[in-house]
Amino acid sequence: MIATPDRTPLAREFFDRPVLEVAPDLLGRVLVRVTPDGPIELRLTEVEAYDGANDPGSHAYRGRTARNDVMFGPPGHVYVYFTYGMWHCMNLVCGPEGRASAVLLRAGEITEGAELARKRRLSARNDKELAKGPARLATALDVDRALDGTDACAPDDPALTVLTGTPVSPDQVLSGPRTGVAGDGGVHPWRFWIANDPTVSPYRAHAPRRRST
DNA sequence: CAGTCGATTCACT
DNA sequence: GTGAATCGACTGA
Repeated sequence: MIATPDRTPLAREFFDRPVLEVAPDLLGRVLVRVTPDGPIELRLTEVEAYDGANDPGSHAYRGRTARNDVMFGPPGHVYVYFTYGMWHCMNLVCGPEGRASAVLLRAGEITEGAELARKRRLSARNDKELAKGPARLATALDVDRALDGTDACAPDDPALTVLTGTPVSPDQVLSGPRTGVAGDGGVHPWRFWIANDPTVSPYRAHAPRRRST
């Protein structure tokens, strides 16, 4: 029998812990995204931790800028960035305010509103691919820079909320190097995923771009 | 102010 | 497996 997911929103205290503690604890939690067309829900299956100014792989490594401003703010808020000229990726800010750490939401299983997600992910060949990868996840949930800074712990702001869900037991959590992270940032096993879950994205090492001209 | 590159995805060979 | 797509942020001069 399958346990019923707990629909209680996660409190801010949940996110106000070291990012390496929060990241694996997010697996199995449920993200609720309320769009104009209706709600979409996603069960998190893969995440990555980024630890602020100490972490060469983090956007916060070189200090506070207009783009990463939200990372330096209070935990429990959403940091969304735009990359490769086409895609958005979303994070949840962790740790004490000013630490600038965050968890990248890399993949999940759509558990509600799949018909809405399919409309936004026309290239997906099956439902397991709807949110398999960080940019796919953001696309499926209709997340872009407009949601940057959204408080995911505020019940009065339903745009994006994280519910308690059904956390997975620690022996179901695997870890390894982060995907696509360059240089020193790639050495840490700060990617976490649920063992044998079909919605987890494949690992890829960082690929430096070839020179043009 | 020009050059470089990205926490990626997709189409194609 | 390989290369293109596509643009804003950041860097260094």
